[in-house]
Amino acid sequence: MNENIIKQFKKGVLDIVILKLLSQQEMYGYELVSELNRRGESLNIKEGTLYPILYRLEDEGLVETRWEQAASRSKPKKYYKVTEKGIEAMTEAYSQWKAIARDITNIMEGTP
Amino acid sequence: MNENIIKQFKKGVLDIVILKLLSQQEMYGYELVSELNRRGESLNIKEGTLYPILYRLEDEGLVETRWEQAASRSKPKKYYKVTEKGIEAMTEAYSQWKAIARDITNIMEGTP
DNA sequence: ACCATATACTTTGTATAACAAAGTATATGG
DNA sequence: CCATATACTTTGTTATACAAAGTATATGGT
Repeated sequence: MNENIIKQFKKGVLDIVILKLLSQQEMYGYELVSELNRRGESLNIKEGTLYPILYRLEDEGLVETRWEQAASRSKPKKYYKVTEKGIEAMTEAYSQWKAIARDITNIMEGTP
Repeated sequence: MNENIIKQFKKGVLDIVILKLLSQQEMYGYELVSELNRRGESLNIKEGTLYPILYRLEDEGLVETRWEQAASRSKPKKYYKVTEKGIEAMTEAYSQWKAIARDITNIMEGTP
């Protein structure tokens, strides 16, 4: 139980925070990485972590993509936004997470 | 992202709640299962989940075991208690979890 | 006494996720 | 011109929760 415990703690929760950020603003992958790193130091992720998550969310129909070319002859970027289904999945999953977080807090903090 | 998301949310956190419960009271495995199921519905686990965790925690020196025979000719039970090292690991890991939980809450609840 | 159920522990195999590490390609600033 | 940043992708590794099954003893009800 070293620092790789952090890797375990992140499992599953990255999905919901990514969906949340994408529900507030359409973003492309690389942008999401920096946004996540800015928003919470403990949720830092690398590209090799984010992109597979995005592909999975897309396969599940929770996000939609769109290639956009900023300027002509510039390299297009792949923009992600959340679908209706994605909002529902995120809401449901977050509710589950809150229940677990509450139980953990109860056990760790008090009521022995 | 179905109900198996719950399985992901549990990753890592079971360690810390198990260590916490064992720090409050020495227990044997089967007892821990029912205690956990009683304490937080969302943290329900089966024996096949708990025992491997206990073996791992023991390998890491975070818990110690002791076989105790309740009555003569009764089947002995394997009691677990936390070591000093276990307390430290739990405290550290819980602190990490709180940091992540805080970041998640910030992203999910507010400050857009 | 019998037997279904509960207790208690163990093992095997599976699915999934985060990550490291590397690669590809374009854009940009000094 | 070229090192660095941007942007996306892929492969292989490791760790964990879980289902499912098995073993063995204990116990309560009829």
